[in-house]
Amino acid sequence: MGAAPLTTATLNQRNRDVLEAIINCYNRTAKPVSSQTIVRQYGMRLSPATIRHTMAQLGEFGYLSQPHTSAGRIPTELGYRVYVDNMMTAQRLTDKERRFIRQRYDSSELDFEETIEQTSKILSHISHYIGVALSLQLHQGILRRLELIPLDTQKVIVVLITNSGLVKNQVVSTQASLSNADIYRISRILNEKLAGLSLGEIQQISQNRKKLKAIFDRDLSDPVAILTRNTFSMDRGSHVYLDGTSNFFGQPEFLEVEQIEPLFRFLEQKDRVADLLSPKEENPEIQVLIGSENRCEGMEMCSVVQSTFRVRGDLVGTIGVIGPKRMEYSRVVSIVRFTSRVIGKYLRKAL
Amino acid sequence: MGAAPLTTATLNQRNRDVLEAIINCYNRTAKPVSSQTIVRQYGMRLSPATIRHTMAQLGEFGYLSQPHTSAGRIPTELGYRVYVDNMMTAQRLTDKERRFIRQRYDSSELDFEETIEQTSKILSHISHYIGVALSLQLHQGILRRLELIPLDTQKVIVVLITNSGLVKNQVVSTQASLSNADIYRISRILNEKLAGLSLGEIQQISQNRKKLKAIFDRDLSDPVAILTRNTFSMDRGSHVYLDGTSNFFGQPEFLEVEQIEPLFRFLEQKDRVADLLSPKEENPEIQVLIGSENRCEGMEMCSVVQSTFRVRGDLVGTIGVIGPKRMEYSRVVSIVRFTSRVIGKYLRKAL
DNA sequence: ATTAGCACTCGCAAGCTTAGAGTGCTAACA
DNA sequence: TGTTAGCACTCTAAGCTTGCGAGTGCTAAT
Repeated sequence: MGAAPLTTATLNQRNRDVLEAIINCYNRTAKPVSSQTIVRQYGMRLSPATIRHTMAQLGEFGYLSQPHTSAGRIPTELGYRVYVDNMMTAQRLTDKERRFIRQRYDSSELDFEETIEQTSKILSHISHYIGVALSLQLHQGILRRLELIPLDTQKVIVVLITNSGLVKNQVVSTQASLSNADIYRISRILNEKLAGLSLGEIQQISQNRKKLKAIFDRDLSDPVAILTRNTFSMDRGSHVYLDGTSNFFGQPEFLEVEQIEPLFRFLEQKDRVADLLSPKEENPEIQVLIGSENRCEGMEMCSVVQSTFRVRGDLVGTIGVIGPKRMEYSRVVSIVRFTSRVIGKYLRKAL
Repeated sequence: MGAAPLTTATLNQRNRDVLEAIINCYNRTAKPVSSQTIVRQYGMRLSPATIRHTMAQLGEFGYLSQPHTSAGRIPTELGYRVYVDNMMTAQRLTDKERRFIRQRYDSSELDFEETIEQTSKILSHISHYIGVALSLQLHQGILRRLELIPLDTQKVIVVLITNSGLVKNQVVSTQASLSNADIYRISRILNEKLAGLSLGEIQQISQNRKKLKAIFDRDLSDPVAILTRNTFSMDRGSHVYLDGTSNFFGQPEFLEVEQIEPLFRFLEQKDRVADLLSPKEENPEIQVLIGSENRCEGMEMCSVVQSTFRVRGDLVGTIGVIGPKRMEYSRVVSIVRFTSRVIGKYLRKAL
C-alpha cells in the first residue's frame, strides 16, 4: 500500500459521512466513538459491522485512531485537517450573536488598546473557549504626526499619532536642557522630516548618526538623537490579551492537571503567544492551526482559529480563539471571521 | 472549657515551639505533621508522646487540625494568624536577591504602567508564587497639567499629566468643530481652572452643568463639557497585572483540578482582583490575609501578602504575592516590603 | 511532668474480579 | 461485490478485599 493518499479524492461519500459523524460526535462527548453510536445517532441504514469496515479504512488513511485495540475511534489531527479544509460547511451566526458582538463594542467608549482587549473578551464569551487578541507593534504603523510636550527642563512627553489613528505617548529624558523654543523647533523639524515614514524606518534612522546629521541641523542633532532613539527604540506597543482561560476547566480532556498545565504555562508567556498570533508570510486572512501544527510547546492539545484585521489597509492586529482540538471549527471560524470584520470597521469609526 | 483563649499569652514556650515546628514542616511537605517528625527534625529532647500532648492542647486552642482521627496535624488559619502576628521573625533578603530586584528595574526603560507590570514579574520570580500589582485609578491623582492636541476638526487628543508623573492620553470627539484658536483657548482655561484638583474632583465638576457654566465662559461651556466628561468619566487607568500563575501547578495541594479551578476563575476576573488589592480604610502599609480572610470566592486556599506604594506621598498602587496558605510568610513579607520601597524610589526617579 | 506500651483508626496501594463496551474476523447472504 | 450476523477476543473501569504502615489517644508506670 505504501504511503496513504492524503486527498479527499480517495474518500467516497460514505467515508466522508462517517468521518464527519465521528468528528461531530467526538466534539460533543470527547469520548471514542463506536460503530454502534454512529448507526444510532445518524440513522444510517447500515449495520455497525459495515461502519466498522469504513472506520478501518479511515484508520488506514490516518484520519482516525484508537486509544487502545478494542476502543472506538477518535479523529486524528489529519482527520481534523481534512474536515476543516474540505468538509466543513460555513455556519452563519445568529442575529442574536451578531447583535451581542456589536453591542459589546458599542456599550462603552474604548480607545485602541481597550478595543483589542474587549475583543478577546467578546470572543471568549461567545465561543466558550479562550479569546485572544494581539495589537501589533508600532513598527508596522506610519507616522502621521508627532507632538512634544515639555514636562520640565529635562523631560519631554512624545505623543505619536499613526495613520491608522493609534496614539501613544512616551516620557523621554533629553539629557540636555531644552528651552520651549528649542522644543518647538525640534517638533516642527521632526514632523517635517519623519511624517509619512513607518515607525520601523524611523527607528533605523534614529540609530544611524550619519543619517541623523544629514537630516537635522548640527546643533539639534544631539538632542534629536536622544529623543528619537528613546522613543522609537522600544519594541513595545505589541500587546496580547487573553480571556476565558478558565473555560478550559470544564473540558473533559483537561480534567487532569498534567494536561492543563503545559497550556497555561504557554499562555503565561505573552511573547510566545504573540509569536503564535503574529501574521505569517503566506498570510491567509483566516487561519486554522490544529494541535501540533502550532509549533508551540503546550499547544499540542489545542487548536487556534485566527484572523488578522486591518484599519485603513494597515495590518494592526490579530484576533483568534484557542480551543481544544475537538472544537466546533465551523462555528468558531464564523465567529472569528465576523468579529474581525466588525473590529476593523469599529476601529475605523472610532479613531 | 468554653471558648478557647486566643492570645499567645496562654501559650508557653513549648506550645510555641511546637506550633512553629509544625508550620515549618507543613510548609515544606504539605502533609500532616506527626509527633515523631517533630522530635526527629527539631531534635527536641522529648518523646513523641509528650509532643502529642502539646499538639492536643494546640488543637483545643484551634491552632491545629487533623484531616482525620489518626493523622498528623496541620495548622489552621488561626494557627497561621498567630504565627504571622506574633511568632514570625523578619528575614532579611540576601544581597543577591536585592540585586536581582534592582537589576530587573534598571535593565530597560519602563514607563509607569510597564514598571508596575514588571513588578508583578519580579515578585513571582523571586517568591515562586503569584506576583500581583495594581496601578490605582487616576481618581487618586492630582492634575498637574493637561494638553490638547487637535487631531482633526472633530477630534482632540487629551494628554493628562498628574503630580506623581503619570501621563495618560485619550482621544475625544468634540462633536462641534473647533478651530485651533478655540482649542488653544480651551486648553489655557482648563489648565488655569483645573490644575491642582484631583481627577476625582474634576470628574464631579464635569458632570455638573451649573458648575461648569460658572467656571467657564458661556460660549465654551458646551465643548468643554463634552471634552471633560469624556476624558474624566472613565473609571479606567486602574490595571491589574499578574504573573507566575503557573507556579501553582507545582504545589501539592493544587494537584487536583477542583482545587486550582476556583483560584484561576477568580484571578481571571481582574476587577475582583483589583478589589482584593485596593487599599482598605485601616490601611496598614503591609498586610497579610490568610485563606478565607480575603473574602473572595476562590481564594480560600490562598494567602496574600500585599503592600501599598507611593510616589511623592500619593498612593499610586498596591503590590503583593498570592501563595498557598502554607507559604513562607516571613520570606514573602520581606520580599514585598523591600520591593514596595524600591518601586517607590524607582518611580520617583523615573517620572 | 514525662514516657513506654498498646489498642485502635484510617488511608492507601495492590491485587483480584466482573461487567460491558467495542473491536476484528469469518462465513453466509442478497 | 457489498452487507451483515455471529462470535471470540481485548481492554477499561469500577468495585471489592486485603494488608501494611503511619499515627493517634489513653493508661499506667517512672
